[in-house]
Amino acid sequence: MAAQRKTVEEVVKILGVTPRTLHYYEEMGLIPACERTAGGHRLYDEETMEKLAHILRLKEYLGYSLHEIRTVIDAEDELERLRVTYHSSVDDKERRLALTAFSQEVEKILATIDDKMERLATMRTTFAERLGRAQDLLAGKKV
Amino acid sequence: MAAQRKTVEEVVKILGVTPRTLHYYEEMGLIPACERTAGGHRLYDEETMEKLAHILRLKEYLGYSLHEIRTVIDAEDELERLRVTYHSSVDDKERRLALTAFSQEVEKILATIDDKMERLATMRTTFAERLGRAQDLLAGKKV
DNA sequence: ATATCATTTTACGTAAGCGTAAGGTATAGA
DNA sequence: TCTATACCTTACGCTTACGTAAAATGATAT
Repeated sequence: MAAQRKTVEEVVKILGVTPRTLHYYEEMGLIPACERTAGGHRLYDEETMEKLAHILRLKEYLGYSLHEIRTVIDAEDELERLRVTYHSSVDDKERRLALTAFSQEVEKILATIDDKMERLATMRTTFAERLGRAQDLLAGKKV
Repeated sequence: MAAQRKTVEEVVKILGVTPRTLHYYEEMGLIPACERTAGGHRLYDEETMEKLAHILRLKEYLGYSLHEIRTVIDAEDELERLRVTYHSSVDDKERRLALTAFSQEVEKILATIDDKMERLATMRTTFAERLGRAQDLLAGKKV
């Protein structure tokens, strides 16, 4: 059961991006250079697909720039790198540093999310009220 | 008690934008050409301040482009225009059209907000879990 | 009155995030 | 094998949303 690799065509269909975007993210180092066919066509594995989805969420829902996203990804990658390497006491200091950096990044993200959710809730209330009034008027109610 | 007019300096301090942004929004027709001093310096009234805050919210928290924001504002302005004009039965058809257009815009916005809030909630959970695990590791817990 | 700082218009510049065209190669289906 | 797409790299182009510089004028404090 070899992991399913996806062609560019499949990826763009699933994620709603263009090939150019995939190339660009690869150029920027946001995703690793992926596997290729004998002829040089790209094949995306599941891990990269998840990274892409992760990037697109950070971009779309948190409004992060690709630069900010790289900062996040770097912290995540560093943590992962240390997770899979040999766990010696020598690594330990480095590991705590990575964990701390990662935690700080995630805390920033959580703060951003909380702030956004709060603002969105306020806006929702405001717009819902305005919609209600407009619909009352449409229904012919005296207001 | 004449309404307080604000200078550019005050506006940029309050809203956290630059003078260029104010000029640009005026150029784009997002805000009306405001009052001037005898010498031509701009003075912003409260109504425009609120419009600006409105624009910045749509931009920052919904990620709307200035073009999309204009669509929203146009619907709002059209509604307001009809609200303050003479309410004849001749206006009535036009008025219902404006109300419908406005309602549709607001419904779109509400859908956007609900979608965003849902996605943010999901992301929050994911990141909170990851933060928890990182902090457990930092605390020396076996995981 | 004068120095200082804020603001004006005009207009070219810029960064991010891709779009797009060109010219050539791969892959898949009949 | 042939044909129709899909994909490759390279590289210049483009849009949005302002930034920034210049040269002149207005506002304000002393």
